Amino acid sequence: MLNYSTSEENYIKAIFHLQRQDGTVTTNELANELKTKPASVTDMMKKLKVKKLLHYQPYQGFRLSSDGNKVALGIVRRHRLWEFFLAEKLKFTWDEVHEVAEDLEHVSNKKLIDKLDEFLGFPRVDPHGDPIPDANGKIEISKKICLTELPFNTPASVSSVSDHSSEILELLEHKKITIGVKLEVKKKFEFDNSMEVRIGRNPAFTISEQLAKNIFVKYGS
Amino acid sequence: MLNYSTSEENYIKAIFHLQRQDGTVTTNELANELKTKPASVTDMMKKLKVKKLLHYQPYQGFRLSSDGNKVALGIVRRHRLWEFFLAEKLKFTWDEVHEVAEDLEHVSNKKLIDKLDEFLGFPRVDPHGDPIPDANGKIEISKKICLTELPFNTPASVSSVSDHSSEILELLEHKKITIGVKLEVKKKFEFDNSMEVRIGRNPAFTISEQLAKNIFVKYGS
DNA sequence: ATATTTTTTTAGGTTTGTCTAAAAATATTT
DNA sequence: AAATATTTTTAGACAAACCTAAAAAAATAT
Repeated sequence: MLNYSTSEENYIKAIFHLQRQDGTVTTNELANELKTKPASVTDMMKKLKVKKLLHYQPYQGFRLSSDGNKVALGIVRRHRLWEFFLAEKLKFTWDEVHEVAEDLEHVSNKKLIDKLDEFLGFPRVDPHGDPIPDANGKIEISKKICLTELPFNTPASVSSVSDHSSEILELLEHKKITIGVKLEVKKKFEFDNSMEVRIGRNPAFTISEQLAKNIFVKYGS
Repeated sequence: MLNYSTSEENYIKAIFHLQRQDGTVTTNELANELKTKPASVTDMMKKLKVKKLLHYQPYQGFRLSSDGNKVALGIVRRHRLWEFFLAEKLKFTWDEVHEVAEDLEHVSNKKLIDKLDEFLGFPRVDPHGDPIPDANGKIEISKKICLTELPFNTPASVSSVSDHSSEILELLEHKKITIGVKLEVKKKFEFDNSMEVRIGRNPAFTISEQLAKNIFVKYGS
């Protein structure tokens, strides 16, 4: 596999993540995401098209090609493995890992990453619960739902949290909600959409709609 | 401390290492070391002079300033900590670590490096026996001598090896010579300058002049 | 001391990735 | 459907880091 510049990798990764929501990505979305100018995006899109990493016709938005997708999965793999390493081995807190991993992810030595993976015990999810692609780029897409959609009294386990800020981390730590924790929804209040949640046999507690919207769960234990 | 580009860091590091031998570094030496052209070196020297990282008058060669030295020690610290990590934790062999560390060393997040240092148990030397600067840039300069200079029957321990190739590694592994091993020189042969060396109470064995020249030792156990 | 060789610097050009300002294409209103 | 607004692209510049070829300075040889 060829090597790409840090800049190219950042564009590819951004398209990969924005695609998840949309399917196709626009110039402005990408400029906004990367804190750059639309003109710079157009320049880079032309380059990536020549390298066959994306499908792009002027004014039509863009989508990663299958080659582009493979490259993106490699970057995501590196990013999430480093995040896991930083949290697990170096004891960084949740909200600190992303920034450091942004730099480490661009060191693209296959042997390094595969040995790191092995050293870490082949983790399947990063500290936020997002899945880590394996050495072949295979990624577990678990059908997870938002906590707001979980029916009453249905066992589920927390699989990821979409906000990665230190503020949400503080709240989650206080409420002892971590990735993998099993919980059930006991009650919902129409007034403010807050809900009562119970972990194991402990007393139920309240969480706000705002928090619930950022928590994703898988059915079952 | 300010941030420098990968390219700037590579120049600073190269000057740091070449200075050890010479005191002052020339344009051609640096171009040769970095596999670049003399004209490119001159360009960069002007930039680094403006940034007050080195002393430089046209045609006079260059030396790092004290600021430049601090920056260099930071780079060397990162490089050697990553080398230690790669060898110790990821089980890379000796000759593989350098290349990977060349990339990792440019991720210059102070907290990352200090936490890595702690995780590794504050190692004092890298896998080749070269000293690792501490968080304040302090580096242990042990008075080590070449094995060819070691008098007969004088206990000494291997402190570093100057060649980092896989070929020398193979030979050293076969002869069970590793960093820290205690040995004595028992005999030398004028004919080819080969010598007999003994480790502990094991039978003495022969090593060539070529090998001895690359092994450095400290007096005592 | 002068001529020759070597080293270093300057001058000018290239590529990558960015930018601003203007033009062109597309979307939205009226 | 025409006018207006928004989005996207093009045109032209700029900085970083490199290059080649030529000029200048320093070192070496005669």
